Amino acid sequence: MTCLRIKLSPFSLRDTLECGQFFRYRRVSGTYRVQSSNRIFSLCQKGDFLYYDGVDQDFLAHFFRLDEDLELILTKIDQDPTIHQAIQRYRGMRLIRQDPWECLLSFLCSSAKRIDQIRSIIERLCRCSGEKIASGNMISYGFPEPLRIRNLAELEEVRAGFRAPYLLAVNKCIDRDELLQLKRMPYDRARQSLMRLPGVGKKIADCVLLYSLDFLQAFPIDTWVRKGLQRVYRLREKAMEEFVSDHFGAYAGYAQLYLFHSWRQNPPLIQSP
DNA sequence: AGACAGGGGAGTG
DNA sequence: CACTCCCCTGTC
Repeated sequence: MTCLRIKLSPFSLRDTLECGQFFRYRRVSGTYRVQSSNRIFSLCQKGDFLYYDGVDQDFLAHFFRLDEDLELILTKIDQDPTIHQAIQRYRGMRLIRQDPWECLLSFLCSSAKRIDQIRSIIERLCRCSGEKIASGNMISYGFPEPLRIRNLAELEEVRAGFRAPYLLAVNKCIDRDELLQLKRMPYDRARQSLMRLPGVGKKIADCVLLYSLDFLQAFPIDTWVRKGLQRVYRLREKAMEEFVSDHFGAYAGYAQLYLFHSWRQNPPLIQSP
C-alpha cells in the first residue's frame, strides 16, 4: 500500500482490532481494511510502526486514543495478579474511540452472538440500509445513518432475528447528536438515558459509554467477564459493579478490555480455595 | 434432535 | 430484588 507510518510503542494492532470492541474490519494477509465514520482505510503493523493508508494521522490519533498515556493507565489498573498477567500478555492493546451511532447499533446486534456472527450481521445491515460507497474499483456500504432504516421488511436479509425491532426503533428515536450530548452528563445519568432505549440494558449501555463516549470508568459485564469475576475474584452478582469501580478505579474500562480479551481466549478456571 | 449462545425484557414470587 | 422463560438465528 502507498503508506504513511507512525511509530507507536507499545501497540498491538491485532489485539486492538480483534478483541471484540469493534466489528467493521477485515483482515487480508496481515493488512486490515477498516471502516468507521464513513471512512475506509487500511492498516498494517510491522514492529513498532503502524502503516496506514486512506486516512490522516489526526484521525488515527483520535481513533486509537493516542492522546492517552497507555503505559500510565496500565500502571493504574495493575492491581492484582490476574490483571497483571493480562497486561503482560496483551500490552499494547488500546481502546478504540468509535462513532457513537455505529457503536450503539453495533452492540444492539451483539446480544447472544459471537463476534464473527456480529460482524456478519453488521455487514448485512450496511448492505441493506447503508449508503453505497465507491472505493477504488470496489463497492462498499456505509453504516446506515439515523432514520435510514424504514421498516422491518427492509431488514429481512440482515437476519438479525429478535434484534431487528430494536434496530428499527432505536434508529427512529435517537440520533448521533443526542448520543454525543450524553458526554456532558455524569456516568450514571448517561447510562440511565441509554437504558431507556429498547434493547439496551446495562451491558450494551456500558459498551456505548466506554467505546464511544469517553466514559473510561464503564465496565461492561458480559457472560465471559461475569464468569471471570465469579470464579477468579469470587464475586457475587450484586457485588460486581462496586468491586470493579473500587478495585480498578477511573480506568476500569481498560481493565475490562484486558480481562475480557484474556478470559475469552483462556476461559477462567475455578480457583481452588 | 436439541441445547445453547459475549443480552434484554416481561412476568412471577 | 431474584429467578425463569422467551425472543431469532446459527452452530455444535
